[in-house]
Order: sequence, then structure tokens, then C-alpha cells
Amino acid sequence: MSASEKHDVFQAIADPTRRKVLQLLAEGDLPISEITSHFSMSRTAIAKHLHILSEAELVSGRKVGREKRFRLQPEPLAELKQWLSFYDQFWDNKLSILKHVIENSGENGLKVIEKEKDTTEPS
Amino acid sequence: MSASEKHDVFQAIADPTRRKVLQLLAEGDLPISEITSHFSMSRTAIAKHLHILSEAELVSGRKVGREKRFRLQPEPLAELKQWLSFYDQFWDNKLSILKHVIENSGENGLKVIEKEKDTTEPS
DNA sequence: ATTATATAAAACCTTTTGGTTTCATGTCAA
DNA sequence: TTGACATGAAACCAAAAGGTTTTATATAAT
Repeated sequence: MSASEKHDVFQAIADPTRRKVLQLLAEGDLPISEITSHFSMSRTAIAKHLHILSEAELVSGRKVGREKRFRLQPEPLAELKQWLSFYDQFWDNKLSILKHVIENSGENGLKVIEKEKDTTEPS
Repeated sequence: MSASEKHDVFQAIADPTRRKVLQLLAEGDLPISEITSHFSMSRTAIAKHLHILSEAELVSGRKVGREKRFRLQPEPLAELKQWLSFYDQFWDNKLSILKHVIENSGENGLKVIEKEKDTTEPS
């Protein structure tokens, strides 16, 4: 399925089938044949999608007996999230500031309280 | 450039050139030729990328005089963000809950206060 | 040992992508 | 009105994407 460079996260999630595979694996590890049973295409096709997802490190597969079980590995989505966060400023300005605070709050965490009245409107 | 369905956001951002175009437009509206000057490919190629970005409604173009100025339209990125948020739970569990609250807080907004001591640790 | 299961790997095919070049058209400036 | 500029549109192209079928190999179960 090509001899090009490795696929990145952006390419990996571009295909709806692959997104569905990720969603499936979110519910738990599965072997190829069982993943395939959720689609109307050949096992080989799914195996190729899994290969692309592997290249992007969104899934990992380990042989167990005669089957190969795949597991979701969501860490690379962080890159996507970071990419997205850049565009918050052009878009949803009110909440983006708050979210930035949260994303950089580290292990300490935060406390959230519902506001009675808006006093910080004009940013 | 094909007779298929319209491109969606996931496909639109899959290409590095298109991501760079978005980044450029983030600094301000630009006509095609000026966008092109930032790349080492033909104007026609860039025009096609802009067309795909338009289909995904990530940019919009309006004629002004003899040029066509393009503008960033980041709203559709919300879909991507929402898609991403699903995977937070498998990954960054502590903050994902808080973020979910924020994302669903509507126009009212929230008030955020730094915590002195963690009392809600065990979720 | 035999057979059924689970996957791997290769060859092949069609459509889409991402680019090019060439030609046509509309608009601004002199 | 004559160029120069800015874009649009069409035809073409190579490679990658997304499938298929066929063949081979390893493991499990009988």
C-alpha cells in the first residue's frame, strides 16, 4: 500500500473507516478478525488500515497465540489537540483563555465554580 | 480535481500544505497569489488546495477587484475538537472531566479559581 | 497427523490526490 | 486600447489510497 513515508496522525484520522476502528478499540482490545466483523470489507483491507494506524502510533498490536490483538494508543492525539488549540484564539475567544489555563495547570488541578453574573465580558 | 463528495474537515487538514495555508490565513486575509508566494508550487496547485479548504468551510473567498481574498473560517474545527474530546477519557483522565464541563458551559461562562489543596482527587 | 483458524504477504485494479502546463477571461493602470 | 496582473478552467500525469483476490504460514484443536 505504498512506499512513501510513514503516515502521521493527521493522515491516519482522515479516513472514516480508521476513525471507526479507533472508536471500536476504545471499548477494548480486539483481534483483527473481530474488528473486521464490524465492517463490510475484507479482513485484508482492515489489516492495512491497522497498519496505517500503527505507523501513526495510534494503535499497537501484539501477537497472542494465533491472533494479533490491537490496542488503542491515544497519546499521539495530543499533537492534534495542540494543533487545534492554536485556532482557539480565532474562534471561541471567551472559553479559549480558560482552557489554556486548564491545559497548563499541571498536576495541581483547578476548582471550577459556576458564575452568577458575567463580569469579565469585554476581553 | 475529482467528482467525489465534498471534502470534510478531517480530509482538509490531512495535507501539510493546507495546514500551512490555514496558518498563513490566521495572520490575516490574503489573495491567492500572495499565499502562493509562500510555497514552492504553482498558483494553480494552491488554488486547488483553497478549493478543498472551501469545501470544508475552513476558508471563504470573496472577489475584491481583480483579486480573490481568502479568509480563515475556523468554526468547522469544532467538529474535530469534539471528536478529539471523546478520547480524552482514555488518556488524560483528570483534566478531561473538567474540560467536558467547560465545553458544555454555553454562553454563561465559568469562573476558575486555583485550588489550595486537592480534595477531589479520587474520581 | 489433520484440519480449521488467524494472520501475513504479494499481485493486481480503480479512483483520488496532488501536482503540472496551457489557454481563456476579467480588471486595473497608462 | 494596450498591456500587465490575478484568477479560472481544462487537459494531462504519476503516485498514493483504498480496495480486492490469491497464496503462504503459524497456531490450535481434534
